[in-house]
Amino acid sequence: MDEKQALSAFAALSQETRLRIVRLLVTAGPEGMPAGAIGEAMDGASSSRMSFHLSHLEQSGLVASRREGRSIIYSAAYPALSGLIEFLMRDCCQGHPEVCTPAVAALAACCVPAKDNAHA
Amino acid sequence: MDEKQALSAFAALSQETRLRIVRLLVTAGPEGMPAGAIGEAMDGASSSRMSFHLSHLEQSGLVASRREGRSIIYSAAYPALSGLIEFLMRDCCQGHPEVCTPAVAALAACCVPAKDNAHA
DNA sequence: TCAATATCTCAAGAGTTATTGATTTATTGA
DNA sequence: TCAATAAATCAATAACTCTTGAGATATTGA
Repeated sequence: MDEKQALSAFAALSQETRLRIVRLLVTAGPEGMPAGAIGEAMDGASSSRMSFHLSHLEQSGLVASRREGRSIIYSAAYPALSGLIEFLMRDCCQGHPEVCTPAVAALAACCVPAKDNAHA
Repeated sequence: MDEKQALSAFAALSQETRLRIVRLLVTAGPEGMPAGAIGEAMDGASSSRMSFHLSHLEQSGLVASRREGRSIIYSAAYPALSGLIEFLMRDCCQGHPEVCTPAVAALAACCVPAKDNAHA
């Protein structure tokens, strides 16, 4: 993740419809959802509008697509999301760990369900 | 951090000059830097251009300002940065911890300098 | 109070982004 | 092959963002 990719990812996430699409796809899991279903979830957005935003997200690397019959299935690109966080945090920590320590705590609380699998 | 604030923060971070300002201020530490010095670091950007971007960043909550004599000192709003990460991660984890586990690892490696000060 | 310094505000214009509606391409099943 | 379905593309336009340059405001020291 370099500056150019980060700028593109932030731009993608700065639009309401696209941010909602990303959140929807993240919760939908690795299997993803067909474009039509995503459009219905976005107050029935038109196909051209969905296509515009989905291709924007795909170009930014935050989502991936695959054809399945007549449908195109979109899914969250989890490593890209992690990479974006890494990019932000990498900058945050330059000499000032107090910035990201609360974020680490929040993440740890969220992702590690109170068990001692810290070696994962 | 709600959706509206996150959108504003992402929009702020999606512009090259502003992303660089945030990175500069984060590494500058809590004391911050005067607007003029930031402008010089941005290939000598004009005062009106700096003012535009700095006020954008301030409205998004990512930086704070205070007057000190003739200068206005800008500094990174560290809790807002943490909050943005939290917002992204909160969404990422809904049923899919595999998304943020790599990010947690990267953060932990970055912020905790291989000592056992985990109680900080 | 005056000049110098630091920064902000404002208006205009260029460039970019999002939406709409119409059309096109790809896939499937009859 | 034909009709139906799913999604992408295209052109036009509205809306927003960034930069520039001129001028205004706030602070300091002489």
